[in-house]
Amino acid sequence: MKRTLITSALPYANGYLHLGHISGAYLPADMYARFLRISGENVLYVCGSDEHGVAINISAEKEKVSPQTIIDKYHNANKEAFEKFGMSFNIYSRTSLPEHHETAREFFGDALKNGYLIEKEEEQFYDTQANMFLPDRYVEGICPNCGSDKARGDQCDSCGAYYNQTELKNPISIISGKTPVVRKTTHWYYRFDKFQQFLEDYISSNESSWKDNVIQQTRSWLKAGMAERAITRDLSWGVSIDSIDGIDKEKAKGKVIYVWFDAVLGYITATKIWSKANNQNWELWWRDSETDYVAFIGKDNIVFHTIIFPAILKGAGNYILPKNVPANEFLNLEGQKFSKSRNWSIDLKDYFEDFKDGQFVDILRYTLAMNFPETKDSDFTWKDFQARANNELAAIYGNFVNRTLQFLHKSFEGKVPELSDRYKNLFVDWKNLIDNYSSEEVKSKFSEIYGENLLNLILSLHKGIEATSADYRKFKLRDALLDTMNIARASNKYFNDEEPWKSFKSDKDKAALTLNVCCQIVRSLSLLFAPILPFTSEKINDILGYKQTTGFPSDSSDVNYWAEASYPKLPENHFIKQPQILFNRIEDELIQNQISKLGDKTQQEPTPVEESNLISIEDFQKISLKTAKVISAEKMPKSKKLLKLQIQIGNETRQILAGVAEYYQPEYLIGKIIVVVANLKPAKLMGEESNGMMLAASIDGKLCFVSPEKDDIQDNAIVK
RNA sequence: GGCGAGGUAGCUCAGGUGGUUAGAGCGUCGGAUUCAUAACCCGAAGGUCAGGGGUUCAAUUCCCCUCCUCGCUACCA
Repeated sequence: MKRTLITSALPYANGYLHLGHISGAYLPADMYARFLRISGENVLYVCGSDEHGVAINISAEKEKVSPQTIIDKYHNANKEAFEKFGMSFNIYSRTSLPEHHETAREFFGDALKNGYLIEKEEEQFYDTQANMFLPDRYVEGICPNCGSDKARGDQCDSCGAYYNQTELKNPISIISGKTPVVRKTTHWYYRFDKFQQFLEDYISSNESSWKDNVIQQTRSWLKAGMAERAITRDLSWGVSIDSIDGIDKEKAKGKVIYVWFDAVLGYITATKIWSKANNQNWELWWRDSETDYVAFIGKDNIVFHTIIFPAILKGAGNYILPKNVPANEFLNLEGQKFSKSRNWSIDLKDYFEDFKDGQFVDILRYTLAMNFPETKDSDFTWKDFQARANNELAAIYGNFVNRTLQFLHKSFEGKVPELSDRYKNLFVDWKNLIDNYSSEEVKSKFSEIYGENLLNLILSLHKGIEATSADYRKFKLRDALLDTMNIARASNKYFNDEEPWKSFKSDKDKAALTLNVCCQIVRSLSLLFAPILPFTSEKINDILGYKQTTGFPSDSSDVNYWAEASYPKLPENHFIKQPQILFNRIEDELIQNQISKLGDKTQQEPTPVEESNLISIEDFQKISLKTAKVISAEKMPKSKKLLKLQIQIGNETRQILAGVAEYYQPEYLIGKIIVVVANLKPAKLMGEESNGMMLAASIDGKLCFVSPEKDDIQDNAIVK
């Protein structure tokens, strides 16, 4: 039997999930998983928290707690948010579990055995205060190539040069602010270069079914050529490689597996844990050719799932590879990127706090899905959220359900109307019509009895279902939703065209038919909307008194209920409860509140500044400001204003001229920490060279130099 | 800097191996209706498909350049 394994990128347990994450890798996967389950397929949907990596160390240090505290906090918060959001994971696991450490170590050991790991000794910066080796991102210094002082460990942002970390001049640990020392360390490199041909073949074989952006991005990497990459780090937090067979004990000390090797394996661990709990063999999901593996991710994660992970799996041997990697692009918020630091974000947990009523979960799911960044970055706006909720969910779907059930209770005592003799064969004729809808004869015969309106409705329903099914399988989830909503539109049209409020007086049998049909359609819509509106579907099913799946793992089966949505199911005289409003209209005020929360202070109207006076951050970064210690100071001969200063920046001494003689005695300045523009073009003033500029604040004839507020900061600190 | 993606109606987005009238939803305007959450249904208006150049009988679609946005490169979907 065919199985589908579905994964969503493991969220990093160092922050809260926001709407961007949800729209990228989680909601699409959930819709897909629910759709397949409703269609009677065997689905395993796994996810979990990614809980290793240096960023978690750093957060822990910053908050002065253990890494475990950090990951517990975010793992629990994100897990809870997912639950409230209706994610239908079979399991939501985490990579800090012992089972995962085992899995990761096993992969590491196998890679070693299979000759895909290579040991290399190298020199790396070590922060003696923080007691740790410094990954590239955590060292800054002066670029050996262009002299920019914003260069990172292994690459310079301003000139783009690559170099060895140890070539960096004046390196500073961004953790402690101290100068790191160089120490020798051993790391293990994965031989990705051995998989070049294999990966090229793999990508080519999927060319036709994968999204274009995924293929292109992957190709671009392959074109550059695969290289060995280190898969270990010197860190205290992560999966230790201690006492793995074939590894020197001493060398393995303090080494952990690099997160991007470890994180993707979390999918496998989660599967193992789930399988154990459910008495299944996990290998069915990862080693059986009857299993299709689909990995949902955001665009930043593409190569990890199209190159790195496949290479790891191949290196371990006997694993299936992703059959598809339907990566989404990114979601923007009101025209700008999500940014936690600028408070330009909507965290899932905050949304739940502000929108407590259950219907808002589905409203969010719907509005996000209608605007998935499937082919390019898309934009979430609160106005759009309101418009879709009011004009589509409430006005079309909600209204159809409501008008049907209201009418049913007003005119038919809340029971699915009995069909008169003329319409007695409805269920049989309905099915016959679907089975033979290309036959003009069948159609005209059906139309003769039941009317053209019903003919059109059933065809819209059936063709709509086929369209949605195809959409889901092609990962065109926005289209799937649109096609679903179009069925609701057709339903409203049917109700309108039939005018049961009139026929109830003139032709009661016809009105009974119309309402009977509308009840059937409500039941179908409840099923078809379940992947995106699971809570609403549950509510409707309850009102209908008709139990049916919403694609949650617990009500999986091998029946293709999706296809069965084409047919009527509710028997005559079946009692239906009083309707309730499914989606309340969202008022402007609610939306305004949300908009004004964005960006906090920056929300205030920015003071208009002449645009030509504004500089970009890049402009500012061109200026290198540093603290310096004044070693000596003397008056410039024949000058009223200038002092000649010798200053020290780190181990460098240089001379600068400062126009502060009218305000400071030279002796006073000696030993003081000042701020200088370190990369000012040297200039000659009165025959003396000045290599920089001392910063001073002045107003109304007063002047004083700028200095760090505490003596903690001595010379050679970056000012920004 | 290098590589990749994108710039299409007022808004959010589809589409396009070059060929008569470029699509959807929403918004706007008009009509019809009252069972229903001032909802539904019908109809209309709206686009030199970022800008410039080139190839061609023909370009929004192919090529080049420019501008803008984004991702990767560098473990945040």
